[in-house]
Amino acid sequence: MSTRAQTPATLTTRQFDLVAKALSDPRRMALLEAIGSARQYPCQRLCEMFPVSKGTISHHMKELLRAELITAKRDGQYINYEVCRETLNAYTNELMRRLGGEA
Amino acid sequence: MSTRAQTPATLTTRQFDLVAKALSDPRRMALLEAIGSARQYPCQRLCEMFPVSKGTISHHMKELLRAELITAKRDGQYINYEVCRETLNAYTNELMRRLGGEA
DNA sequence: ATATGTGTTCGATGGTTATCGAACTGTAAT
DNA sequence: ATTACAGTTCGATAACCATCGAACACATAT
Repeated sequence: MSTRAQTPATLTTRQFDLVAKALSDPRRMALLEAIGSARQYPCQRLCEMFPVSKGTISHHMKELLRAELITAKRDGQYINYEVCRETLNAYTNELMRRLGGEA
Repeated sequence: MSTRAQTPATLTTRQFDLVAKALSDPRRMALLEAIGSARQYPCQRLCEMFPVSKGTISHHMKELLRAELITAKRDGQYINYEVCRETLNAYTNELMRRLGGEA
């Protein structure tokens, strides 16, 4: 009960909206899933497995970053993305809190 | 562990997308919260507490119904809405399942 | 320096959608 | 039947957004 330092139980209204928006596009959700399926994911790989341009991928990554659903780390010329599960948990928590979910 | 009969662990891809989309608009989310805050909620009340027209409210209700996030029951000239928490739970479950959440 | 490969930015475009207002339907009264 | 209230539907409009392609910036080589 001491390893994880800061896990916010709730999100700001702004971030809540950003997360909901980020999750609402099926393609972006698929990208997030792909990232989640591995520890790290270079952007180039994503370009290869989805029929969209580099520009579009970059745009989606920016949105996911804005929502803090992923983190990015530069590794040479690559950028590795990782799913930020704290944000995801905070989002579902907030969802339940707002809708009076007792579970 | 026997009272609840049918709580689907997952959603169809289609419904998952519909739910995510439905939750992504702040106004619609606010409407859902309002509905969740009381047992029943007539549409007219919603029109009064949000600065939007009847038509818009009706439109949002239709989207929430399509996602099966609410149910509607006619009571005379009124229509009462109720939050469908099974769908909400199924959505968060599916979200966690897709993103490899171990929690 | 030049070349190559990775990612970003930007303008344009087409599709989606939140919104209004007005016409319409439906329900319940008098 | 008509009046009044509740909700839906529809056309129009404006804002938003996913997408592309091209130009750019950045990193790593040779």
